[in-house]
Amino acid sequence: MEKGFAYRSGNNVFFSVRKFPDYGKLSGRSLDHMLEGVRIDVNEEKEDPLDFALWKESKPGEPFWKSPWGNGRPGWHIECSVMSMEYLGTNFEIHGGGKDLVFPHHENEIAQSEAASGEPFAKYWLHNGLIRINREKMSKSLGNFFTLSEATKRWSPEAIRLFFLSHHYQNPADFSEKNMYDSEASLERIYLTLLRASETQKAKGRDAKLESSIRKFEEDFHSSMSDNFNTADVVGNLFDLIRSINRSLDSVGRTQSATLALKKIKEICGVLGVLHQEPAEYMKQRKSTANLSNIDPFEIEKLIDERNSARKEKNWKKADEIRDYLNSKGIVLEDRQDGTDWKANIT
RNA sequence: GGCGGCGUAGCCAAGAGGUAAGGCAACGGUCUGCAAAACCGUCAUACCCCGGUUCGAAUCCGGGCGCCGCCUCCA
Repeated sequence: MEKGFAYRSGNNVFFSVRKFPDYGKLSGRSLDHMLEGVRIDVNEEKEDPLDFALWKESKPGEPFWKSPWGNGRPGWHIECSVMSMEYLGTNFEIHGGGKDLVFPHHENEIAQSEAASGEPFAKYWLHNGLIRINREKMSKSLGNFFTLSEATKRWSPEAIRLFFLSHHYQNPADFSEKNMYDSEASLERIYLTLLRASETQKAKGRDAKLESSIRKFEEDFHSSMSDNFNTADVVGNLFDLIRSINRSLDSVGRTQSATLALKKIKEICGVLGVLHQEPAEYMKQRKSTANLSNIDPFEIEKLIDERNSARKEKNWKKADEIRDYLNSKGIVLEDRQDGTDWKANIT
């Protein structure tokens, strides 16, 4: 109010958008354009219909705080300006939020903050696209609404993160059973490779090809992230590196380069908040959280032993019967040189 | 109705006037007793549609269509 950006009207305080020349700079709107489409009932107390409240008088029965303008509460954009200035200062690097908040919330936040401080508010604004479910928007009225905690019961939290990372944050992200299945499968493929690479106690020598792939991954990470946080690109590059690791493991064997790859992936993907688990831990967890209907791990191990005996006798019929049976229970077997392992199907 | 944004293969996604990156999936092959995993290979005469500019357009211009967000209060 002292600077003339705001005025008192009754027991309210409003921000005068006309006094702030940059108003509309974030959402790309001009005041005159906005007025054309305005269909709000003009609030008698406002000097201009586009002005917004900084302080509102409380209605009877509402919570309130005491103020020079009477009992009331802060306008609805105030809390964000106050919190960010308290903890980040009058100007800071990045402000995020959903696309739905661009106007008016963020626009008003900028106006009131910059008017008060005289400094630029946030340097960058990241507005994420909204979530869709099976190509429909997620909304309560459509009944396809669910919370994050419900989602984490259905899918692994890490797969959900990977799902979002494989999209550009600005675009809508389309949740679906198929897409989440793919995400879970991708995660497993990655961890399977990391597991191979982590079994490098006796790692010997190095693989120049793999090391150049590692360097490329790291360089690409920086350029992708510098390009408006293109995490989808990073995920693609990660799969390239995963292939390189497998190729190296297949042809050269266990090297210190594989150990290095593991370290780099952990470091870089740690920035993105994924792949923080030990590969062996991940596999163990997949088994323990798998939805094993009508079968327990003990029985699985028993059947695997039985099948391996049959295989030794070249009793392929019996061996295949056991495998088919386990398959019907959602168990997939993997025969390796050092024995047979199992994993649960992704459901 | 107004304003802002988006539309590239089943999915994610690069490209921003010079003849469609990459990843996932799918399919074929190698390996395997057979599988699984892994590896190798294939996979858009085509970029929502219709016009126009240009030697040349996914990229520029005009007009449509579709989708998303916001435009009352609350956060």
